[in-house]
Amino acid sequence: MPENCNACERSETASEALSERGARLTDLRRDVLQTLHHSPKPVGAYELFDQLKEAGKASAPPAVYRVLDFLVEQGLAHKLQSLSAYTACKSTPHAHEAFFRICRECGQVTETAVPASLKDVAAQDEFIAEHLVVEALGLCRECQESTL
Amino acid sequence: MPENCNACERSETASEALSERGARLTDLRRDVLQTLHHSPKPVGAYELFDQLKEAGKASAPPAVYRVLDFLVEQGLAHKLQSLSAYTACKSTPHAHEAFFRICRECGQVTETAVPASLKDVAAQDEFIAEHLVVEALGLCRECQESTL
DNA sequence: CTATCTAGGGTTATATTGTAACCTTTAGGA
DNA sequence: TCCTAAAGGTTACAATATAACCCTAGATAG
Ligand SMILES: [Zn+2]
Ligand SMILES: [Zn+2]
Ligand SMILES: [Zn+2]
Ligand SMILES: [Zn+2]
Repeated sequence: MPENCNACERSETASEALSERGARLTDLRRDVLQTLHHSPKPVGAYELFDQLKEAGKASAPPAVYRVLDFLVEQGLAHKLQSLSAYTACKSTPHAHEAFFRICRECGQVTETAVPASLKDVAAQDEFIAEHLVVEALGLCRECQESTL
Repeated sequence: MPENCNACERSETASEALSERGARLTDLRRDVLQTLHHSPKPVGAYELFDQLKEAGKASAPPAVYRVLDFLVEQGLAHKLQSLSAYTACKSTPHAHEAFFRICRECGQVTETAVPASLKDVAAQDEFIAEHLVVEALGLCRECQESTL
């Protein structure tokens, strides 16, 4: 791991937020979180499992899924439903919903806030929206150029 | 099947649209489409498969998945990513994106247009959004009352 | 009319994603 | 030190999805 690694710094920030809340960031959880932060694109649960197993850090799928559930609950990671894959949260770490734009070429994900107008529509007819899934699949600017 | 069944009418409207486009609505496709239209809530692929198999109308999962892919391509059905389940399109039949509100109690799904503001955000930084997944999970008004 | 082509679907096997259930370890507090 | 609860190990399996190949009926060309 490089010295001034942004991914590592983001992992650290996240873990500090955790301990303030009384939640524990164990070795396994830290490993998963750092892997997510270091990956340039979303990572599938089994992909993650294979890597961790290789490194002697995980035993079986349930362990990985438990960690992922934990990280998602804590707002440190997100699950991208359209990919069945996980990505580290790039914004202030707390449970939140976000709008994800996912490039089908390079896998890059950008995370932005869900527009208020969408929440408004969600709340029409007194519907209580407990969870929002908002994802756009497409091509990022860079990949449009390279696909010319 | 009742005489003046809305679900059947909607199925018919959909199939007419299909033939105008030169696509064929085979027996299997019609069966799947009608099942979706008659179900009050989204149906999983295997649930669908089991029903069709019981009725002697389907052989194996690939057949069902092929039909579902076709119906989704043609805009006659949608896949709800958060449920891994399928629902008949309730609006004018043509390929489109929609915002789905899904009740976790009764399973009811309401389909509305994706707000323009969301598309605007999707298109920022020259991102080309080819496909949108917009789903809200929560509680419909009726189910809020019955859960008091 | 016959040969060919193609879309749709049958069939088998397998890949991928996700969980249930139960047991063991370990870190912290009484 | 002993107890407890949270975390993780382990086994087995469920649920979702697809690859690859074959077969048939109906369209199309000659
Ligand atoms: Zn986030
Ligand atoms: Zn890209
Ligand atoms: Zn629709
Ligand atoms: Zn409801």
